Amino acid sequence: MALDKEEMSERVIAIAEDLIEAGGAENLKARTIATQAGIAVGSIYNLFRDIDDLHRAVNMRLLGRLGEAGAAAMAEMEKAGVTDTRQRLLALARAYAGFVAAHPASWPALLAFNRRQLPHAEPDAYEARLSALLQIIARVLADGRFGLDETRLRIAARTLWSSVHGIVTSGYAPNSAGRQADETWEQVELLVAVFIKGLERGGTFDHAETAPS
Amino acid sequence: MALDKEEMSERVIAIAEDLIEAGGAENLKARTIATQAGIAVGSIYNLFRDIDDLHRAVNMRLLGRLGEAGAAAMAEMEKAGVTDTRQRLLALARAYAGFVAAHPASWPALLAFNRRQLPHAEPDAYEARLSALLQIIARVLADGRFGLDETRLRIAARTLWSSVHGIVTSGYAPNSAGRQADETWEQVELLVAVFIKGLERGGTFDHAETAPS
DNA sequence: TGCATTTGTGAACAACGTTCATAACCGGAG
DNA sequence: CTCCGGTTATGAACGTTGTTCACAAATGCA
Repeated sequence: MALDKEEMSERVIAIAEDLIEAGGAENLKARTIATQAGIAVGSIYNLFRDIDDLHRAVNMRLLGRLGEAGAAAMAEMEKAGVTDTRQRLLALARAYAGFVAAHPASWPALLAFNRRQLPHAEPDAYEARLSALLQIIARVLADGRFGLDETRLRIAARTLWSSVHGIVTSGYAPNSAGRQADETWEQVELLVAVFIKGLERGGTFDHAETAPS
Repeated sequence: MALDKEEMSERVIAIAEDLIEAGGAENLKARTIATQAGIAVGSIYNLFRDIDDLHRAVNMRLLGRLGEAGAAAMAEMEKAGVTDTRQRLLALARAYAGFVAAHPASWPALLAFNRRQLPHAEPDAYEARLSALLQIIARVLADGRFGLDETRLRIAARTLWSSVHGIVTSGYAPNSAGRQADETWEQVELLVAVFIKGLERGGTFDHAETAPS
């Protein structure tokens, strides 16, 4: 046969990626995969434990590409000699926004998938790739010289990331159609601008008289 | 029979809510509902078009309660005579965070559900309830006197909401277990503080030399 | 009471993920 | 070349899912 086991796995992952991108996670059906890959249904289970395992493989590939996009954006900034914190953060945000826009179905599928897996809580290679992204942000913030110690730097990076994430995936989208992308970007610009100004002004975050319930 | 059609609908919705809360959206099975409600499987389809319709009804109830929580938080602030913008925004954020914490499974289910429905795009009564919340935020920002015109006020409100949303649902949670809630709240405090400081400083958002790809 | 309409019922259907007995295949030993 | 132990491929079969539909029961009105 022309195809190794490894090759067939990657081919199946590629097919799965297309299926998810075409119709969300619920479009990832064993029989469709088998037909498109030219194999039997049962053979899928020789390559992956179950369909969730295949979805996880697809998500790994997605996260890898997201990491590449972030690193590429930073490399481009460095090559161009851009040291301005605002522009660097906006470049990272633009990388993320572009990535989400390029994967309008598989990225939400990844988010939904991750939410389901909280109970079993394996160490997860997910987190490694994710915290790499957070460290990129933290490094940019450190270069901004806002006088943040390591702990607050980590918190600030997480805050910024989660905020951009919330804006880009845009929660609910009560929007008609086209100008959605524009307004999303306006929000990102506002967030980054306000974040930097806020960090510049107050030395750090000081008094915190309100507590969570 | 003791139960009206309306009453039975609400009872089914209540059962559905419990099922979703117990095991996510995928735990909402027709036969389980039928058994717990003491009716036949087919009868469910006399009350709701399909299971998605039932899930939508559950989500409506959820959104209603979220709106109530937000309004209650504002009313409490008003009764206490609190006019400080920071404290009012934190009260709203705390209401949202508390709501999410109180519905750890059904709220993610709502988010995932909404993402699936983008293609058919009905006018949706969702949006009405949502923009009510946004207007609460906008009103608080307006009282803060940052010199924002109506358009920028709307954008700022959406930015703030989406950011808090991103933080609270916390994207991915590479966290072990307990102090997660604490760190989430630290992030919310940082965001709100930095947001206000940023708005106070720069009159509005001015130059925007970077554009989306 | 009798009839028209609505509501309730559960067996039946298609589609799904997953399993498993069986067949095909493969690489070296004799 | 021939066999044979072990890996891989196969698709029929199983249990569960959402949904439908012919039929039974109930209900309301004249």
